[in-house]
Amino acid sequence: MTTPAPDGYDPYAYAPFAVTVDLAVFTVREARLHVLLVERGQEPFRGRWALPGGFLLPRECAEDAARRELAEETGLGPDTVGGLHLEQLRTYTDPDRDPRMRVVSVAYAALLPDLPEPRGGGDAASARWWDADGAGPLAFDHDRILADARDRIGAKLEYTSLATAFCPAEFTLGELQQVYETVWGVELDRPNFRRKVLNAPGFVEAVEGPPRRTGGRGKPAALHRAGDATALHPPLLRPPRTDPAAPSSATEGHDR
Amino acid sequence: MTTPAPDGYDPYAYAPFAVTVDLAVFTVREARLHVLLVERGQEPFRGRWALPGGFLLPRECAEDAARRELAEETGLGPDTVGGLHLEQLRTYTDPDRDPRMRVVSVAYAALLPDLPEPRGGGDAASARWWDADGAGPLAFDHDRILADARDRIGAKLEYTSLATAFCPAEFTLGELQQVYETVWGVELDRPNFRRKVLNAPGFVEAVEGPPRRTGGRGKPAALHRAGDATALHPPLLRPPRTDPAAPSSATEGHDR
DNA sequence: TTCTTAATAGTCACTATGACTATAAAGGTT
DNA sequence: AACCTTTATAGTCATAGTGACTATTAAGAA
Repeated sequence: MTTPAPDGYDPYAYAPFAVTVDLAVFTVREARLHVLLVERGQEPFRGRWALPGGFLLPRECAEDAARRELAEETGLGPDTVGGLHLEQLRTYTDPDRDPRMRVVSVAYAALLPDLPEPRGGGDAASARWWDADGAGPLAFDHDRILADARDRIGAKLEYTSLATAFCPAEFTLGELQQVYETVWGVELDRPNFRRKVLNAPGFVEAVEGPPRRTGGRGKPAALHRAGDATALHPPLLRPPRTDPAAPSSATEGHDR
Repeated sequence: MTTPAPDGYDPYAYAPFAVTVDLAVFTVREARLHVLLVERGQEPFRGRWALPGGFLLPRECAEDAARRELAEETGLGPDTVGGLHLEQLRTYTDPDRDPRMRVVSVAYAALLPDLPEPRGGGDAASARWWDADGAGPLAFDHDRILADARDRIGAKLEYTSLATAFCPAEFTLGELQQVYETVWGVELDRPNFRRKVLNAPGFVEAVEGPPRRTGGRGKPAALHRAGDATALHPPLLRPPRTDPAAPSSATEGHDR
């Protein structure tokens, strides 16, 4: 039996499921990883916070649905959302993940620079950024989705230029380093970080006419923008866990 | 709006979808990557080959469905299939991917050692191994799924011990190297490969009492079995593409 | 025996890296 | 104005990992 339904059968005979997308939208503010959450206004899990998301429209693919929901929750224009990097994480299919009905959910991760006031103007009662560590128990299996999303993002910083998605169009290497340190939860040596970033071709490119960023306390930093590379050669490897007994949060052991 | 359905609504009002799993089951035989395909006996795509797969049962998660289908197609016992490494790849949601109805499909990859006669005894009219390169145009979007699966497997060989899943319980380093060369489509230097494998703690462990494999023409090789590590430190990096103008098969924009 | 094949051991130059030290350029303090 | 603090940037050095090799060993085949 292959993917499609046998012919001539009523589709409803084949266990119809509801299909949704869930989004783990991240940003880095004040050296902390933040995630966009919405408060549930109804049962089940009334009053609990959850990842934004929603149903696929009848003729919509999951990525389009994710962009649509993201625009609704963040109030970002469709142009902004359209160019955004959306990464499909995995799909959650536990039959009991929603107590009311059978729902399978395709999870996506999105990365945003720190926006002035990015909270929602959509249909969510309330939406706000939460410190990703302080995000209490979420509705449904969203704790698990969030953990998976953090694992994936952390891993992809190693061998892709994804980190620049957390930064504004022009940024300093210090800001980029801050992204790495925040997502990985480690401190990095500044000269070494700098050397590695500049040695990875296409990761960042210097902004010309030596303008420099104001505001800070120390020596002004040169500005950079994202280069055209997506893969990093050589990769920026995460320092190995010094912690002796730390069961890594197992991105992908089993479906839940 | 969050993942679950609004309350008190008829679930059928929310665009019911059929949900399936599709499996890219790989093995290495005669230094070629092979994939398990089934022939379609009905329209659409009658006579075309397709990835094995099928519908989720009403109270079954996708991974269970994948194992069930895998057992049906390969004739492997549930015990064998139960211990197998199944990797969720991604989910395909294009509204037009099945011309008859709306079907979203969760794709999995599975790796098997070369089995004596692994072709199906299940409900598929005919199932057989195909050279992964020669697999003609497949039904539905299965060419794309297959390509994505190959990309993912190739990438995971770099930083996980996944390659041992292609090998029998005891294997030589030459056989393991053959797996890497076949999946990556490159030739590797034998002494260097050996050094890297043995330097990655927990990748393989030597089988004791120096038995050696018979049959071959050269010096007998020591036997090894898979170690307990899943992640490789340091990783076994793929040699960089020397090909100047080769648009890498680009799984998913940023992926990998 | 000799040839061929494959496994295994070892060498060597080069690259990337972690851990540093040093200098430069800004604001703040006294 | 003379310092201190802070941050950016430049450079050093020992070491691990790697690619490209050469050499040796142990089997079957000619």
